[in-house]
Amino acid sequence: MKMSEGVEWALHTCVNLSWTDPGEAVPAARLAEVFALPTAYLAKHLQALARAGVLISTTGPRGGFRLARDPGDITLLDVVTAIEGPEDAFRCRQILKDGPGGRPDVDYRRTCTVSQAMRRAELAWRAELAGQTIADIRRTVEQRDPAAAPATREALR
Amino acid sequence: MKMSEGVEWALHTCVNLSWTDPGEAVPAARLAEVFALPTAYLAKHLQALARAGVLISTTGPRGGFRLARDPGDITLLDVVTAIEGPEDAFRCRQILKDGPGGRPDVDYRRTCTVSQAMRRAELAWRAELAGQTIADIRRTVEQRDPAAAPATREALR
DNA sequence: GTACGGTTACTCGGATACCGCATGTCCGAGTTGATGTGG
DNA sequence: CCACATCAACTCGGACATGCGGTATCCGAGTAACCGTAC
Repeated sequence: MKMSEGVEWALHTCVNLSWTDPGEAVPAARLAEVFALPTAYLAKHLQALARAGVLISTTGPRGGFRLARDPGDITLLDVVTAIEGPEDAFRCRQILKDGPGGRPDVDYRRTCTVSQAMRRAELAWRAELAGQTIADIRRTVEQRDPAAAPATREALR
Repeated sequence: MKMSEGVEWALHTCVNLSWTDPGEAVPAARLAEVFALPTAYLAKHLQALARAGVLISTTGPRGGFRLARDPGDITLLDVVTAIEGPEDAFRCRQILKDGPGGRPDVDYRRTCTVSQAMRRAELAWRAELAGQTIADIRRTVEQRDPAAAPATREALR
């Protein structure tokens, strides 16, 4: 079970975008340059964020990506879901259907005890992610390293 | 982010083993037969469980797998970790090292705010998994479907 | 000075290769139980 | 009847193929800014 590397890129990039002028878009190439990431591949993930409504993309000169809404309204879960997709990590294949006493007409994704236990764990994970926003991350970073915000803003100029 | 299908197999198989005579080992072929699973591939996962100390394997006639300890002492986290490995799903690549003001001598896996937030979510997930045991699953199943235990015991005879 | 049309450069977007890991399978090593024999 | 050596069958264990999704890249479509020209 490995989460896509793009999640890390996306989260850091969203924090970086929260430090820029909200009206101004930043090209993917500039955003990738900050962390020395492969431009095209980062762009692919940013496109996913745009499809999910987290970012807004603009083409042409002075175009690029910008946050679609206030950083306080973008949760970590929003970003993770945009990159990883909405499906759970644990996917019940309903093997109980082939087990002793298994019924073909029962949806074991809902009734199977194992499936429920795994789902409960994932809900706890999602709840933790939904409880923090990009603004929270930004605030913590600013408290720990006051130089981060200006330095990033400069790098994205 | 997709969890190995083997986790589902392993969890159900552990519950099934908890219904058998603790002293008796069950061959992988028999365990696979219950859910119509590919024998060799299930065996591969059971070997991982044995390496992790969840199961005990015995070779030769009358051999097979059996639980290494009381079902109440086997948490879901034990099983998941045995199959998926000990690493977190989110793995901090420390891209901050290449960012503005990044220092090569800092371990960003510990200090990066994004990494910490993701880690906090995974800890919540692990805590939920560690809070439930194979015995808990078994008890719930027995309450919901009293016929399950005898039927499985018969299938593993 | 201003409005406007053409041009240019810039950016995203999706289509296209590549690679590593999960999936799936197979045969050999080791062990246990059974069996037959001799005492 | 019992002990023991041999045999045979059974089981795990790791080594060997295969497919799919994450990784990485590229080129084309579309757009906005710029510039020159005409009024």
